[in-house]
Amino acid sequence: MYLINKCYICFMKDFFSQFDFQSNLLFEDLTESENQAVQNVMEPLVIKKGSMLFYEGGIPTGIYQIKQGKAKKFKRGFSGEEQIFYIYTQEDVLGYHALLGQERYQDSCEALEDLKVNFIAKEDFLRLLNEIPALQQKLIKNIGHEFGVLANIIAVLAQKNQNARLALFLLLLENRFNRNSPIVKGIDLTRDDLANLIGTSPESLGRSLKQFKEQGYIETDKRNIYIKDSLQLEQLLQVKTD
Amino acid sequence: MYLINKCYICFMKDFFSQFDFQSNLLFEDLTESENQAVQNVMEPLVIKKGSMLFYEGGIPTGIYQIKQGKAKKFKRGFSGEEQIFYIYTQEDVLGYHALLGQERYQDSCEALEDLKVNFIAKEDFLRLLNEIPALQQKLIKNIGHEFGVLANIIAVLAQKNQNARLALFLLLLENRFNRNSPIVKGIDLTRDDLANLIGTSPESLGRSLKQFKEQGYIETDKRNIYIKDSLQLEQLLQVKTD
DNA sequence: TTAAATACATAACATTTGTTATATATTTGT
DNA sequence: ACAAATATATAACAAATGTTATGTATTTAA
Repeated sequence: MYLINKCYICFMKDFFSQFDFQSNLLFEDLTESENQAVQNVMEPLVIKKGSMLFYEGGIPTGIYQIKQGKAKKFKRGFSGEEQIFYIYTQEDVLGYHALLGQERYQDSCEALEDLKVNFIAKEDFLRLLNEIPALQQKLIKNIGHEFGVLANIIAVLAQKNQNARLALFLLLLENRFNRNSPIVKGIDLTRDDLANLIGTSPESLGRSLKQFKEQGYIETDKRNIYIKDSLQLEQLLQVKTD
Repeated sequence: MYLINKCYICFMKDFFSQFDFQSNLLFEDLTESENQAVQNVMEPLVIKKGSMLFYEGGIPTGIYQIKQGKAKKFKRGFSGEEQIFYIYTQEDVLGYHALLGQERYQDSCEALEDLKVNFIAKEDFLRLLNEIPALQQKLIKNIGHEFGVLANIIAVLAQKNQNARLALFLLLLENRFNRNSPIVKGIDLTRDDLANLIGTSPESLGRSLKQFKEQGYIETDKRNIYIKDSLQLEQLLQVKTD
């Protein structure tokens, strides 16, 4: 890799952030009273696996912060096939784009497992934005950052071959899923969802996973994927073409 | 296609807008006096082919509206290769993301030919946003729309094969380049840029172009590409996989 | 708990795309 | 206008990915 010396970890952290919406940091840096104001309008909800948090074309009612579980954000192409472009997890905040722009949702979001979320109703959230200018500023900043993330994903899909894409997303997802937890959880997505995310078919994904297992890069248990040699996976990212 | 009857044109217009930033409409719907305020702070500039309007990581100084010529917006992947994700043309406004979020540029923009632009300095533009709330609202709305465009591009790159991607981008670009002009101009990009945009190599792009010519879908003159049978190209979009 | 449904693994073959190489055309700078 | 540099076209072969098919494992619902 580029920097194998002292700041390798910093480098990877910075690297991951290029592909991470970082919407889990949205409510950080608030004062005690601001934070209290946010907490006050949060309504805990449970959302069943397979339910939609929101639909493309739907009218926004509020925003969500995930407290437990995972959700996929996707859009349907013009031929109707679903394309996942982000997997949200614990602490991530979502649904604010449409709200800020006072428009309809541009995409859909579905619970991948039973979800615990905190919901903030539209009016409450808009009021918070008025009361806490720093929050509004941070939100707009983050949308800019997310824009860059999507552009980076475009570059990866257009330029990298399947093994490189898989290696990248495995590293990203493990990093994201284990953000706040010391115990390594593994990557637990259906093969269909993972294939959809990296832009290939489940059969072809299976072929790549098999190669990775044979090389000792990963291990699997049921559908769970555990990274065993992240350095080798990172090497794969250097592969040039598609 | 889906709707071959009376609203086919409306359908295609709507279809194209899913892939178009529509930043040419940003200064529409202003009152006479608002428009005058905008015109007053615009400074006409000429930018040479190959020059950068801005750089990834650079500090924003203002925004641009292109009055003549084309520019490419791109980002470098982590291995350094350029990935074009948008081609701007006449009337398009660009450079406002970083400004609004008070952050650095997330991407780079380069003139593809000699450009005539109108420049609005940062302070002037921020003042305009304050004076014209409708403009600020429209801007935020448009960023939301652009977000959806990038997601759609991701879906295309991940799901469509090369011929379908080429067909789509040819249709999009012709539509965009001939937006305000009755005379058909053809698509005039280097093979490298076009290949980069659709996510393939120039050699492979050449193969697809040859096929399209043999089928009578397009004609070429020098590097210029003219669409001859847009219906057949639209058929290609229906092709499922990559 | 069991049967049905769904998800997963794998292989063989077809197709698409990448790569390398060479020749021709076009543009640029003097 | 000319030479040099750059861009384009094309072909043959290699590699990657899509597709179809079949069997096994796992999950779900009764």
